[in-house]
Amino acid sequence: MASEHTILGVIGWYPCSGYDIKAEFEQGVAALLSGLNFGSIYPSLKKLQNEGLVETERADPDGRPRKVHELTARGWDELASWLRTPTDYPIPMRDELLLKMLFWGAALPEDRATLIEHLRRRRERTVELLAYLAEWPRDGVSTIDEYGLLVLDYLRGHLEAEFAWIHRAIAQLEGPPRPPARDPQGLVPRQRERRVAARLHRDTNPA
Amino acid sequence: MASEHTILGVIGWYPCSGYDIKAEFEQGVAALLSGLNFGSIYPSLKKLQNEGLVETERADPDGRPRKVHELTARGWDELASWLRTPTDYPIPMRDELLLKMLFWGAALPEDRATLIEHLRRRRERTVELLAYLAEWPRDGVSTIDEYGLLVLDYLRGHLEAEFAWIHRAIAQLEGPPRPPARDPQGLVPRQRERRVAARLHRDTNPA
DNA sequence: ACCGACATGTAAGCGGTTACATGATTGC
DNA sequence: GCAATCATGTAACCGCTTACATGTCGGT
Repeated sequence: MASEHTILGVIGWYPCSGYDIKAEFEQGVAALLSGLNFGSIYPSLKKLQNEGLVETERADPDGRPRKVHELTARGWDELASWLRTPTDYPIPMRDELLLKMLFWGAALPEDRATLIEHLRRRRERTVELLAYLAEWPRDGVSTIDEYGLLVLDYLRGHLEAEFAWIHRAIAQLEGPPRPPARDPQGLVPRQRERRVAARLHRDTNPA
Repeated sequence: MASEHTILGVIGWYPCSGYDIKAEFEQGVAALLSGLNFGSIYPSLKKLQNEGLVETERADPDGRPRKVHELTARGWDELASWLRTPTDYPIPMRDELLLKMLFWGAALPEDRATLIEHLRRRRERTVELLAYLAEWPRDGVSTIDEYGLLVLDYLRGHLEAEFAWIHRAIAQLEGPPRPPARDPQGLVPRQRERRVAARLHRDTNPA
């Protein structure tokens, strides 16, 4: 379960509450890499507490009721141990738009414009995120260590590659459809025939 | 549920069995974007059948027992409708290595080498995938339409950006540690103190 | 007085993964 | 004959998401 280690990681930054942790995954760079919601955070915190990895202190002297969590020695060890563990390569990507594109041959010719719209919407968000990445380090409160800087560098490179690709893709899709690059089995023309046949079958055998 | 639409998408390529679908997500480009296993595939196929989106035919004249699935008219419609639906932007990325890097400040100084190893392992896989992408279209049986070509283009760009970044990151990490780029709250030195304090606390209050 | 932000928690449900169970066929 | 591959399925489990439930504090 990576979510518990993620929580340890955030507490490693500074002693904090469940609400603070949630905030890190809504604002902050962490939100670009992971997501956690209350339904995961509070039960996890309780579990980490029971396992002796974090210690919890009520901290509401004259403010709202609030619990602040800090790592124990075992918590620091567990966090370091997780960091040392090799990770799986992030494949499959689970990028739904790319998956749809892979299947776009099944779409009708007039839906070519829809794909261009999908890409434009995506580009908008990409541009927003690039702007966010450029602004974020200037907010005056964020901490960015050497490693965080490398992560920001990754994100920037990724988003710029994405932006450049969307540009290329839209340019191509705005032109006329191209024949398949390779189709040794004749699947592409057959796909059209199959779709037509299915329609015909429905129209002649109405439900 | 995207997995059922994914299955419709594969059947859209060619009428196929559950086993064939699984193969597409083990070999083939689809494996880079999505993963499906038998535990999802067979129940989904049955459900799609009950909903009238696919039709199933036993096809074992003189070979192994085998069921071949084909889209119905409603199946083609449902697939097209899914393709038209806007997708969520693929954030958070859920890239565990990047997440660990974000927390790497909590690691011990001697674990700097471990991070370099993580990155090297990742680069190896990236290089393998780039080689696979270069070779895959030459296998003589794969179909690549215009849209698939764009997906391959995306993947190549993504992997090349990744490769370049790993190079930069390793180069930097092989040098001496750098001070944080920004730390207005003094979190970085405090983190060290907190870890030391936790250790001290354990050593003076043994379990 | 009220709204929005702060703050903590529970419970149901869902989608996917893992493990298990079975069997036929082809090639060596 | 045996192993690897082809082939289809079921059931338990698990982690995360969603929705719900509750209450406080600060500003207007």
